[in-house]
Amino acid sequence: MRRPTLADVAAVAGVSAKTVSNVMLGRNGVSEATRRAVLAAVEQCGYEVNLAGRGLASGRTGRVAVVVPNIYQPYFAEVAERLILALDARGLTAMLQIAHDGAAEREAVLGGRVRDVDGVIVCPHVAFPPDDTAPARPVVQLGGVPTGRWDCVVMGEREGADAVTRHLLDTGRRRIALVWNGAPGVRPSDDRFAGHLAALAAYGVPHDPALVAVGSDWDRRASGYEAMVGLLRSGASFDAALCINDAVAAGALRALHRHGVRVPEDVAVTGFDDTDESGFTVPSLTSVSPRQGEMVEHAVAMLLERIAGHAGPARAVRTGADLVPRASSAAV
Amino acid sequence: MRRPTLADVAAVAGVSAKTVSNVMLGRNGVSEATRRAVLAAVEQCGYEVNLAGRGLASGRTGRVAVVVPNIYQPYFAEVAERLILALDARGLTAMLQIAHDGAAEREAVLGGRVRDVDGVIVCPHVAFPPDDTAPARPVVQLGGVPTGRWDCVVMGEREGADAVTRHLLDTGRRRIALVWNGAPGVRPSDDRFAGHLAALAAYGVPHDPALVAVGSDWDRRASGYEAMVGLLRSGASFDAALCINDAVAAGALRALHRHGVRVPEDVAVTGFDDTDESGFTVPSLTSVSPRQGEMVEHAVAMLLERIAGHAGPARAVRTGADLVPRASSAAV
DNA sequence: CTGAAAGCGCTTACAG
DNA sequence: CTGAAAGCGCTTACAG
Repeated sequence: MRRPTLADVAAVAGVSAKTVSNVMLGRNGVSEATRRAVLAAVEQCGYEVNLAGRGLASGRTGRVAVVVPNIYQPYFAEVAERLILALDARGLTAMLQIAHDGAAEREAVLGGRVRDVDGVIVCPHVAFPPDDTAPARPVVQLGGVPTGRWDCVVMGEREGADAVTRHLLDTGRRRIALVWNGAPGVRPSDDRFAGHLAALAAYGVPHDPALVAVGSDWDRRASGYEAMVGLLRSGASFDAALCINDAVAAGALRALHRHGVRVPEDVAVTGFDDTDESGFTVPSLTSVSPRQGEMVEHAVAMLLERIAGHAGPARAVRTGADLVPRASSAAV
Repeated sequence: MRRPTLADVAAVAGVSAKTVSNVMLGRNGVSEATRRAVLAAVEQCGYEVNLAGRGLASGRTGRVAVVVPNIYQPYFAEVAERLILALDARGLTAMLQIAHDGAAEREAVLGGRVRDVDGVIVCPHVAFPPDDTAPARPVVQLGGVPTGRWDCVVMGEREGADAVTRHLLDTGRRRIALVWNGAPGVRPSDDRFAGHLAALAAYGVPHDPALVAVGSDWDRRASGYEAMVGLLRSGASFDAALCINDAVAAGALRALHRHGVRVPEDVAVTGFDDTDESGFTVPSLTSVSPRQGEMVEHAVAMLLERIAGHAGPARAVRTGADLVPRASSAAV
């Protein structure tokens, strides 16, 4: 059977196609009686609007691209799931895109295919490459470093790192190793690092560069494992390991276990993101919750405003972060 | 600036719109000289085909719905990521849909919105509800119980459960508890269960229903934790726990640790899915790899055939499963 | 091997 | 508050 069209519904309801369209779009200025007749006809025909037709006529697609580096990392999986559901609740369909590297990410945000969506929400890799190309559609960035080129939700990087560092200092740790994301061999310069330094300074504890393990591909458990093995082999002495995320911390926990280092007795370990896994490692993992629900709501709200036509300068909304202490950093 | 259209490109190339269309679609029957001229014009204009226009004219959308129960479970996240990339490699865009319950899943596969995609790949909940509605678009099911209503890739449920059970028996375990997915209180009837029973029978070891913990919402670590606590409290004695998936096994590991039960000395634990996490639990987790790459390739290939018009009866492709032994089930 | 016309199913100004 | 016409950007038969 042929799929019913607007014209079919209009014929059944005894009105013009435009009136049916007005009802489908929820426009006001339709008499209640007409509205009811149209809705009945829609029901009777089993009509569903054809998005290709609507898209062509209106220029709107009803779709939003959601770009994440991967979804094997629980953090991104959780954010992606929240974004999909939040967009869905507003009648928009998410097009989840996996951008494994910076080039794929750039293409997903600035490339030609972007014209087939109404807007883009991107969770960027460490740093979004500077660029002079203007995006074809509104873009909102979730996390990462704000660019000034588009709206951005900035998570509580600094506050979170500050809080977890203070927590370690408060519980007696003094030599805190960092397992960090960034260009290898380069001293980190991000907000989390700044928060960490600020907390150290407030306690009068010096920062030791020998205790920093930096790598650009450290977003898997295996990476954390390798980084921790490297730290242990370096002979550096430390009583805490502040890890860039939970996945890396899980790998670090395993490496410490393997080498007979006790957690938290010998070394405290902390993560970031407060993923589900953090409650189930052995020992359970102290982490920082970035208030994902809040971030997602802000991102979706800003994108909708842009799609609706808001044209002001790029905005930056900042959210907080909450320390979630668990066994891996208990005082000893 | 206005987005360039087919007509713009045609004007620049000095041909008709149809010829440009033929080139864009890779149709043969275009002279090499014309093809080159068109491609140059495309480049010059920065032309990208408008999917709404193509969709309306051709009836094809270039999109495939990928329906999964969630992506917080690493297994589904990994399958979804593989599907997205596999479809992308064939020029199709995935529309990832999260169907948290059976009703949402039914809507995603059989509902009206399905007309906006060319086909559907669904990773179903435990059992897809029987139904007499015909899907509006080709459907391929990945995992779960084949329905006979559409193409299905059946994972090595039986082989996997058989292999892991034999492994436990071979390493001296005799009282194997099951932490299983299913209707609460109902004896499981799925293929994995059958595989488990077959292995037990082959070794002449009786199955003890008192060692089966069944629940319908057991797909999170917390569920495995609770299930294992329940088993321990029941006073049942067991020397192994065969868990329905890695997430549940991770929760079970934690519960055993909490209660002072040693793994693998007192109890062996095994999971299913061979997720990344299984290599990093303490102790590392024996699991079963369902050969996800193979499954995804089969699913995408079958869907493409259907979209291309293949109309034969529902097919079922079976894949294998591989035991991945780790420390949690070491012989003692 | 290429063209001119029609039409996919909607919405958008323009009328009234 | 509603209608008739035009058009969004493409592909599909139909010609030649």
